[in-house]
Amino acid sequence: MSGIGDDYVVQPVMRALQVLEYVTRQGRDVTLTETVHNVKLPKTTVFRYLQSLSAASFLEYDLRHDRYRTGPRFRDLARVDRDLQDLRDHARPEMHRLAETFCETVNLAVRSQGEIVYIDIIGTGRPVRMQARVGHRHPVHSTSLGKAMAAYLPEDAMGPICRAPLPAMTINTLTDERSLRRQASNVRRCGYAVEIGENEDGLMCIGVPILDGSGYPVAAMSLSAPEKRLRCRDMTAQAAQALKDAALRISACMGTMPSPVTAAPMQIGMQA
Amino acid sequence: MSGIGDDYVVQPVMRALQVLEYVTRQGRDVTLTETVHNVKLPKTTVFRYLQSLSAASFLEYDLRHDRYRTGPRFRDLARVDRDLQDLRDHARPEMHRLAETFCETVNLAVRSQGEIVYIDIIGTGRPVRMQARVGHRHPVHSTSLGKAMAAYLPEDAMGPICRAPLPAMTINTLTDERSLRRQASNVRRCGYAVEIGENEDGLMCIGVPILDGSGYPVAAMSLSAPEKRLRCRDMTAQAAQALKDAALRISACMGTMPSPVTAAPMQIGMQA
DNA sequence: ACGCCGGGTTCCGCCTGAAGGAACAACGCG
DNA sequence: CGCGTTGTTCCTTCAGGCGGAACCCGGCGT
Repeated sequence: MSGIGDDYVVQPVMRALQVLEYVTRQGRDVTLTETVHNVKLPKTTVFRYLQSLSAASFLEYDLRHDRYRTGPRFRDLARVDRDLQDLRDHARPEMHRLAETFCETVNLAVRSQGEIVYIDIIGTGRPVRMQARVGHRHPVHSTSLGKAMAAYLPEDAMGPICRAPLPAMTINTLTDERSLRRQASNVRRCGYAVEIGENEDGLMCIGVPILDGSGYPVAAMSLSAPEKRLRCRDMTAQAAQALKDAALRISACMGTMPSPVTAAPMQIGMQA
Repeated sequence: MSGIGDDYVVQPVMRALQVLEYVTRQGRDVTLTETVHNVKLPKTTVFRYLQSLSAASFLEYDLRHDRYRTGPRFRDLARVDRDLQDLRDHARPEMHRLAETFCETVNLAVRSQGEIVYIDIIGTGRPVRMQARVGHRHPVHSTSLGKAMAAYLPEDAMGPICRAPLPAMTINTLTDERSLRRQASNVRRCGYAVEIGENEDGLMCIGVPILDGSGYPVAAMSLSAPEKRLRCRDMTAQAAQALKDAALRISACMGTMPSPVTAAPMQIGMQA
């Protein structure tokens, strides 16, 4: 099919999605032939798609009854997406309020592969910003965001972070496990983390964790500003408190299910 | 790649899913090149997958910033799946209890394309059953399940059902809009629907709706048995009450979000 | 202003590997 | 004990997926 001009669309993908959609919408185990009848595609083709989708765990194959159903990877992905979306949606207004109150940049980040990734940033109008951008990564140990999360991580996740290389981003970066751990216990006591020029010279951050129902740090939020502006005791305490309050409100409206630590990345094939 | 013996796996499908997964797990808008760096595939290929996934609305393309993010169709599907799963999980124990109490078959069904579809059935041990099977369909108007749901449907969904052909499954089947509507208002008054030999001779059903937070009938549950066993007044009332109670409990623990009526089926391609 | 650069899109020829008809096998049912 | 239904495998064909490379475009630095 397809004469000229159709987009850059790959048919197998489209059709497989169609099959995925059909199966999932049924909400019950379906058979090959039933699927064939409903998505108008030849049997062999549907068979292959069902197999492929199952191999990727987007579907699950019930060998016992020869049926297919929605698979764990799909569910997992759906959940991750929902959680992340929830997070951003609930964090946004709080971040705006903070940014406005303090007139400084507010960051939202999650952990991923031993680093933190910015997933949202509310900047101030001001020009002077050697600021991160959404999607950028930074080490855990050199940012208040990372430290805020790390402090609430179980030991088995904390250990690898401390023992990894630990690059020095600036002269102030703490690179030894000892100081890091001391800081962590400090964070647990105060409920927030501070970082002064450890990630970038002249820049200071105050970060707080966002915990899920089970106390796991799913994300962190921080206020960042030039060191000079934030340095004074009073300012720091004030900002920290505001951040903590906001984080608490965000935590409160997020799914309270204990988020199972995200599974391993998908395998693409399985040749012998 | 792939010599012999690999399974019936279609590569484009696997790889596109990989791309989908990557994008979704980021929880933020991603660019083509970023994706290319992370899933190890050639640029052109990833581009095509992103396009395809976007065409299917599993992703969404932000033209303004040239970024991709999770799409509405994926979200919709995820939600449907979750709701359905919730439904079954919560309904199961109640159904078992009912089946045990009354020693009769208990059915769970949803509406789909103007018919009802059985999504779960708890049979009794007894042999004599001209019972439906999971996945089977029946008309709305000839089953207590259908009637229970129809009674709580808004008029614009009710109308089409009443005016459609309305096949007579047995001599008892009501096939005129008038009676159907009268029954519906009855159901609304009592909270349950009864059907006696209207779908299958000698078989009687009592059905109750399962409503979501906004009062929309997302499913229905019924007790079905040979007419003679269920006929007596007392029995019917008793069963109806038990069903209503159970349905209420199920409704209570399900997502209370007003489920947006499921969108139109996915288009597969878009040739000129 | 200009040219470089990085990122997105398009082109094109190769050839894989997806497609799908048909044969085959495995049940389950009568 | 066969028939029908459903799942699996085989095989041939050739569409169309692939991916390198060229191209385009907008932003940035000089």
